[in-house]
Amino acid sequence: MVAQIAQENWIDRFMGLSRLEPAIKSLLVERSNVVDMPEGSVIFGPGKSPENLLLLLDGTVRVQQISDAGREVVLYRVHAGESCVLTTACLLAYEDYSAEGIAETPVRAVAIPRKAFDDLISQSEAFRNFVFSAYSKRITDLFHVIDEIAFRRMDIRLAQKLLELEKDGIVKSTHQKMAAELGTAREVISRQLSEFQRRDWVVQTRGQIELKDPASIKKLALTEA
Amino acid sequence: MVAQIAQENWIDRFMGLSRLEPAIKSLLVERSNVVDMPEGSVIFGPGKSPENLLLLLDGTVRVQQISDAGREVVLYRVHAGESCVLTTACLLAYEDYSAEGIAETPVRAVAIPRKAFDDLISQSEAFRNFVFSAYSKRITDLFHVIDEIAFRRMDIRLAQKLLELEKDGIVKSTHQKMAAELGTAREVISRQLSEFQRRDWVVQTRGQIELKDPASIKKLALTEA
DNA sequence: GCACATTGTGTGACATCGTCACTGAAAGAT
DNA sequence: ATCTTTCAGTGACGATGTCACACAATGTGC
Repeated sequence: MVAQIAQENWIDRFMGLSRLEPAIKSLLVERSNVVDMPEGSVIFGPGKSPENLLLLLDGTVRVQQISDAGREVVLYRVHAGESCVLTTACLLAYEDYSAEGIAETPVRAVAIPRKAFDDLISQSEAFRNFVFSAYSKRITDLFHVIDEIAFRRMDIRLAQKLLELEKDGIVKSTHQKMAAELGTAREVISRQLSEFQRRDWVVQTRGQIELKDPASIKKLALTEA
Repeated sequence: MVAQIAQENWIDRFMGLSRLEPAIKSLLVERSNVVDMPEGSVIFGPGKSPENLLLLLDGTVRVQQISDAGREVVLYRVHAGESCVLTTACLLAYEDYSAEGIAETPVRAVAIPRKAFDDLISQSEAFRNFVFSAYSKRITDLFHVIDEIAFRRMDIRLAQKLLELEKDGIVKSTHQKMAAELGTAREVISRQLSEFQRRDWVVQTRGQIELKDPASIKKLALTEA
């Protein structure tokens, strides 16, 4: 029964869906289902186009680009309360992306099948707004990534990323993964982190970075030029 | 009368619209209108959200990001036969972008007002496919831009851009504008072009670059690593 | 025509970042 | 305990970005 209640109440977790017409709400609940996926699952990827539009209830999905040269760049993350709209184009237009989405944590999500998605788009103005707003946010994110990669200094970007990924003062990640986050080479990260460590801002151990002086890191992260 | 015929036949110019249901086609024609805009017009920009979805009949629109630091990067171009879907999010969800769209040439386009767009999305599956496919293409373009900026060598990217912008062997552009195309600094372009000129690949004059040896340029452009 | 401002280009010096070729350290596997 | 795999550190060097200029080409007003 608890599960039942949960299934009917998840809509409130999504800003923009609460405004849905009541009839549409029940249609959405009826024709979707809650799914769980373990950490590390490939949600979608080249040659693995998604069957459903996902609305994340718990966990995060990392969306990354796989370059020709075998290098990776993290494009953005989908968090709880957000939808993975990148996949909608696949749902309706059967397009194939060079990007892939990976569950960074165990993920619980609402899966809306292709047909149901199409019907919802067709029938509800509020749902259309929801989808196009989400699109808009993602595209803005991509604009931001381009800007950062092209013009921002590495040390500033690294400081920002450390704060973004930090949890209880700890960032669990290898230098290689941090490099992928920022679209650069591992050596660059190693050097920058050594410098941060020299300043006693961080303490490094294998596979993890402990933030010792978040205030200073934040100050650098907020540097304008 | 000629204008009348033109107004009814433009649909055929758009791949993906030809499959529209006949009733939808006439609805589209009735509720949209053909507009002309002079070269240099700002189609949309920060604080200037568009009123219409544009389908380009003639000309090209350059979409560029204006960075905080006052620098610009060209994100992509919309050509004849394509639609400026970036604006759809503005149409439905009233979002504001930090990007702007500028007519690079005199532009003739079909303008679909917000309400008509919403109705079309709602009523026609084929139209939905058209819109989401277009979205998909743009997002893929952005992925590509990120990849290029992050990992590709400058000389290769410049060679590609020269071939892309060339017309009758001439690229009409300043070093500054080329820098914006590639998200880099003017000096870098100046140096690379000097090198190309030293190799007798190009001849530079103020505001224009003449391609003397397109074969060699193409060879460089196709370099893998 | 000339003086002037504006815009585009060239260049050297230097800082930052990316690449290559390594080394050695840390954790897991047998 | 040894081996293997994964991570991290480093020096050298080339590529790119930044800064501070000088200078050339074009347009403008007179």
